[in-house]
Amino acid sequence: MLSKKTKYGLKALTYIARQEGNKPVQVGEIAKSEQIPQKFLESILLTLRKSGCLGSKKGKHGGYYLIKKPSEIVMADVMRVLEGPIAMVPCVSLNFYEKCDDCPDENMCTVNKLMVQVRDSSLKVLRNTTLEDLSIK
Amino acid sequence: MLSKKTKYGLKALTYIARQEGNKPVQVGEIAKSEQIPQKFLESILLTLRKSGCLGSKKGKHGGYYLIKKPSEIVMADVMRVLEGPIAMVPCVSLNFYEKCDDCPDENMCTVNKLMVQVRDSSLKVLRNTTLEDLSIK
DNA sequence: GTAATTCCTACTAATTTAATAGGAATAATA
DNA sequence: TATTATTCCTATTAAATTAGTAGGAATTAC
Repeated sequence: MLSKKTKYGLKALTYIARQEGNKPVQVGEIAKSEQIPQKFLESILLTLRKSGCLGSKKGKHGGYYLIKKPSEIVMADVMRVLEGPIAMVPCVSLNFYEKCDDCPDENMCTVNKLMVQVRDSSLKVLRNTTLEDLSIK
Repeated sequence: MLSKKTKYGLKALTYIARQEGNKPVQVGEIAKSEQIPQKFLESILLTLRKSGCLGSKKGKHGGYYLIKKPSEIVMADVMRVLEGPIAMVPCVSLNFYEKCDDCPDENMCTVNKLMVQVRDSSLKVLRNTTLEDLSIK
């Protein structure tokens, strides 16, 4: 299941992408419009900023804005920042690989074999979808 | 992330499918061989039996056995029994649909749009993979 | 200098997952 | 029939993760 964090993050990115110009959008505005707890959203946008998806401006009239074109913000990257690995098991993850405790031999593991395929199919979608695709109304 | 429950369940099914004949396989044997806590595995196999993937025999020399051919046990079904919905958001689930609390209009929701695609791509794999595919060494 | 905002850290609450405990019911077999 | 080995069932607990809150520091516009 997708965490609320990711869901809220995606909604917020879409909201920002839909704004005209590149003026900073305030957390409060997004929270209100998208029905997201404001403090929670604050922390999510902060994460996105640190990961390089968003820029921010502090102080009065501050807020968040995109620092890349929507067409350059790829869903696979956003998902990794918000949700973590795209693979369903760590032993299949490209960016967050970890060996399983059980499972003496990965290449013999049938769960591994299946999950590689699921990962690849999801990745295909997530790599081919950008924020632009989401924000077109 | 895949739960341990699902992971263990898939391993156990593979183990059973690889046995010769259709003799019942005991939980203890599977647990030992696959390094799964026995009591936990007991409850998992019980779930699989109730869902119609497995049959069981009680008492001495009892155990679990397949009641369908491995080629007829489809991963999409197994995953739904063990892991629940394949979709990452309930509002996109075919078998476990639920409306989102936030989100006034589903058709306008960008998260929904994206997750439909992810679901479809995963489902394609899971519907085309059977226990037979997993259990071939 | 005041008001409005992001930024940061720490904490708490709620939910889900993983596992354990204990024993009832059932079946084989000596 | 007694014993042993197994599945079956319910309840409980422990651990981990997710979701959200609290409070205030830092920064900026006006």
